[in-house]
Amino acid sequence: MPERVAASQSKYRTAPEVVAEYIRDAIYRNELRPGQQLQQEELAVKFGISRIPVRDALRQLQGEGLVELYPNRGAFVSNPGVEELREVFGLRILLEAYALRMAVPNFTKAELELCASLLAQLESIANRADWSRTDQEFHAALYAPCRQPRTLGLIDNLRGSVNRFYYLYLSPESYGPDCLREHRQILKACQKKDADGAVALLERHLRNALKEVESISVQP
Amino acid sequence: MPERVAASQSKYRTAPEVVAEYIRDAIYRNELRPGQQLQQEELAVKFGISRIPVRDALRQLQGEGLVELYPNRGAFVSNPGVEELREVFGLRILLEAYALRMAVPNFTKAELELCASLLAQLESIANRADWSRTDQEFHAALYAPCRQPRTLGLIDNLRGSVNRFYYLYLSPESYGPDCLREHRQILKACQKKDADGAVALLERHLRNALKEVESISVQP
DNA sequence: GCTTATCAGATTGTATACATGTATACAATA
DNA sequence: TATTGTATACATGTATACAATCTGATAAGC
Repeated sequence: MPERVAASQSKYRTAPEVVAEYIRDAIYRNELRPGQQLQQEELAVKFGISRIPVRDALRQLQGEGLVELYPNRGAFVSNPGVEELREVFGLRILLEAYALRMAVPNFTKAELELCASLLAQLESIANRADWSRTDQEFHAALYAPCRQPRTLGLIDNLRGSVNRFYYLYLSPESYGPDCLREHRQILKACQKKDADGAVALLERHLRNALKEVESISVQP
Repeated sequence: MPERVAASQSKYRTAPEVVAEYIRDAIYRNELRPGQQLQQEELAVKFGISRIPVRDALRQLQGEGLVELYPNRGAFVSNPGVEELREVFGLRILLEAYALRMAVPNFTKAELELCASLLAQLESIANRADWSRTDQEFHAALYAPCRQPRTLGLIDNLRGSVNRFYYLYLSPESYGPDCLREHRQILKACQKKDADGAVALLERHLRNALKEVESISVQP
């Protein structure tokens, strides 16, 4: 069997990877809206390739929960209902709290500085797309020190499949201030190695986010 | 967008589904061993189809974590190391406890009876493959009343990617009695609607399983 | 008027064929 | 002898071509 490293080492990227990344990013940015159909031929000509690698990419994204495939009917950007959003937020609270609790004792100085720098970036961001990406990176940096790749992957998945709803309707003005304050508090607790405090703050942070998403999801 | 039901409604199964299910099952049964290569052509002729739907199936299984794909080199049955096994067991304890706690208050009479019947089946099973499947079904039946499809899917994934190691080396004689006793205790707690008790027993049950897997994983 | 059949058009699913990348064995060299 | 280079065989990646299925609009029936 090949070394596990091989997958990450490969410098040149395969066509399905490129396509998958494009679609994933477009979904995160809400350029592709929930429920929208993804046509194989359209994507194929866009990238100047045939439909086969496009199909591979769509399968991949199905595994990540971003796309739903219906045999003979096509691929659609996943469009979870309020019930599913609640469920995913429940899982996120569970898993992100779990990861953060394990992360807190492991933070290196460099990792704390990375979080601080991402937080500083967030303070000065106006447009929605950049906010979304940086917010994602900040949270990823918070959990990374738990050193559990599979756990981090799961969290990334869950965040990816619901966060776009958070960014879709809310303007930075409306959620920015509260969100930033919560981020600052969480980071401060991490710096003090206060795992219980950090986890409690994170849970409140996520519950607030869920409330926002629920309020916009009922009347779209 | 098609109704969500459509996916489960489709009575006739597509070729990739059939192939994926075969491979999945073979991995669960340890007919396909960790690290073993899966060749497209071989699978294609086995099912009398071309390599395209086989590739689809492999992509799907990659998403489920059962198979790892290396570009231009092939597909291999995933072969997690002890570190990863520990990590997955940690996630299992977290998620299965979460699901069981939500499930306990929801159990219907029929659901309790299903658990009891699966447990009875387990008592009288000798061969390893049947034990594995029924054990899986018993646990699934325990968590099902939480009524959270995505959570149940995640648990199924995690169980699938590590349980084969549990069944691989241990004989029913060695782990059967303890395991059965623990199952009986958990079910009894569910019948008494004792969520805390059931969760505590389940966590001990899983920690025992992890210990077994660790002890066999270090000297394979 | 409403429901059910029917039939193009479009889209996906799959087979075949070819291109590209990888692994093994063997020869050449230090 | 060990190491590097090369040739060959083999497996995977992708394009093209064709078959199967779905969608939507129109027409027939009640």
